[in-house]
Amino acid sequence: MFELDLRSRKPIYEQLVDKMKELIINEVLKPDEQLPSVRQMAQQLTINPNTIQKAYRELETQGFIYSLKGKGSFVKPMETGKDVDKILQVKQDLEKLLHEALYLGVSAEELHEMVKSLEAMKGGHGQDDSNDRNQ
Amino acid sequence: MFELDLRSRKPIYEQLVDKMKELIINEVLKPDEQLPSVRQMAQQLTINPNTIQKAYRELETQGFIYSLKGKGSFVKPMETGKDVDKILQVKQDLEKLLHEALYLGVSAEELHEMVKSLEAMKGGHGQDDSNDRNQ
Amino acid sequence: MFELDLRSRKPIYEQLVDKMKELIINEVLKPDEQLPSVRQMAQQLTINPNTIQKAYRELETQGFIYSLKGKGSFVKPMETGKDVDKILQVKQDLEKLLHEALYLGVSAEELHEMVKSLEAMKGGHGQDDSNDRNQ
Amino acid sequence: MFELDLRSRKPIYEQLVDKMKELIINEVLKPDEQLPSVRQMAQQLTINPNTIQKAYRELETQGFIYSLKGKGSFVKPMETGKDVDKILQVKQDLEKLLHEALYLGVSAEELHEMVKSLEAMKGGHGQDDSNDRNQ
DNA sequence: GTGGTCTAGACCACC
DNA sequence: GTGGTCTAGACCACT
Repeated sequence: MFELDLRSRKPIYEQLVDKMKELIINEVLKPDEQLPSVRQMAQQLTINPNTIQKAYRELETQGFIYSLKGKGSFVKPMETGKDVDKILQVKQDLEKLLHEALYLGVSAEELHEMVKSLEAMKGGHGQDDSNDRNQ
Repeated sequence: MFELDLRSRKPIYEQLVDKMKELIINEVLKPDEQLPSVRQMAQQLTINPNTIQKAYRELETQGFIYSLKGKGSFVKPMETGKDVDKILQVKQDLEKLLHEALYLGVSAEELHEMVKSLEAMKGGHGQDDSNDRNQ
Repeated sequence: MFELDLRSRKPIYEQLVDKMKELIINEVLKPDEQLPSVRQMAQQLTINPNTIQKAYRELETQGFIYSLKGKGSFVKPMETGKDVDKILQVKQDLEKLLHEALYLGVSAEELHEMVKSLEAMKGGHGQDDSNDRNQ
Repeated sequence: MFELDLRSRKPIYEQLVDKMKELIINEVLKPDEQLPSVRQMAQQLTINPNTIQKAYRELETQGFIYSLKGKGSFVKPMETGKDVDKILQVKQDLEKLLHEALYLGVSAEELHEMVKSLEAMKGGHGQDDSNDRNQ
């Protein structure tokens, strides 16, 4: 399901959170779909169940999944445009990064292209890019 | 000059690096402009000189400043488009964030607007947005 | 384990970095092998732990080792041929040195021999040559 | 005549030494040819004469030039194969670098090619490669 | 004055 | 136990 880098400086649970977010964002995991149980996941990835737990908890507080006692964890359907705080955060982060990109010499055209192509494939599958920068 | 959060989980020197990078990217600090000396900065922020040094050194290895023994530290002028690795990294990070923004309901138009306005004010001053998310 | 020259103009931590790099390149230290802990090394060399840390950190940013909080530091396995920048650097340095060697009267045959014998013993142990020239 | 990087961590006089060595090795500067006087050079590069002096002194101790009181400095003709110490040093440095190159995944064939092409153009002009690695 | 190295010792988070 | 951050203070080389 995933490829985790056990040697990365980024904690494993954070890597897990990122990967799961990607799957949810790219709608590989559909709204209200049930996630693998903590134990299943732990076994499959040969990783400590506590680590999985931590990742799930983080995903819940970030609003990407919800958990029902005794039933399991599920993908939380997005209420488009309602999550003001998160949107604000993402926008701030984006501004910072876009600024840096421009500073580094990336052209505005290129950035527009990125937006376009990403929008086009919205709902499709994302590619696996292992980002290790914010470790 | 800065506001540092001494209680944050993000190390002080990292906060410093981020702030300085912003100032450089937004060209508040101009190319070849001299930075406050390690000791000045330490005094002003009531922080140990070693911590400032660590930040300056990190900025140097990241290619944002250069230091001359006995003279001081200075903003390194960008060689536009030459820094292949950094550009690649930023692009990967951008893709991820743009994807997330679209998922959250930010419209493509809005993203295009962001690029435009940032490009317009390229060379101008940026606003101070204190991002402490990845702490 | 090492011989460090505390009087050399080359900083101790840099000497350490160089020695460690040699051990890693010569595969005396195998991939994913655990390095002596910061404190162990400090005690053994009667050197301040901070100095060891600085060396380890430098090795990490140079991509030769990776460190896991609470676990230790380890030799980073090379992803052969992936490190474009470093390869370019080494090639430039090599060209310079080869040029100088030819100028000094070293025959091309001799240089070919060096390459051959080094390639033959690839994976074997290298000899310790303490180069202190650029100090 | 040269391009010096005043921002580099490598001292200016060292950069000068390197550039001069290149010119001598590539026989752009012929044996027994007179070098520009310290004052000329200082004026041309708008650099302190003391810095030039230091570079010339270094070149002399390294055996690349000789100075005659009241006359000037000149390129020292190489006595091919006689400079045992320097040859040994270069060989050791080469071994280290070749080892590193192989470790990074550069093929032995490629290294042989480098030797061949350099030997072919022996006596020709070298290309300007700004190496900042051993600062 | 400047950046840079080093030591000594404290503290934290993670495992 | 581990790596990592931070402080306090000393010393060096270079301008």
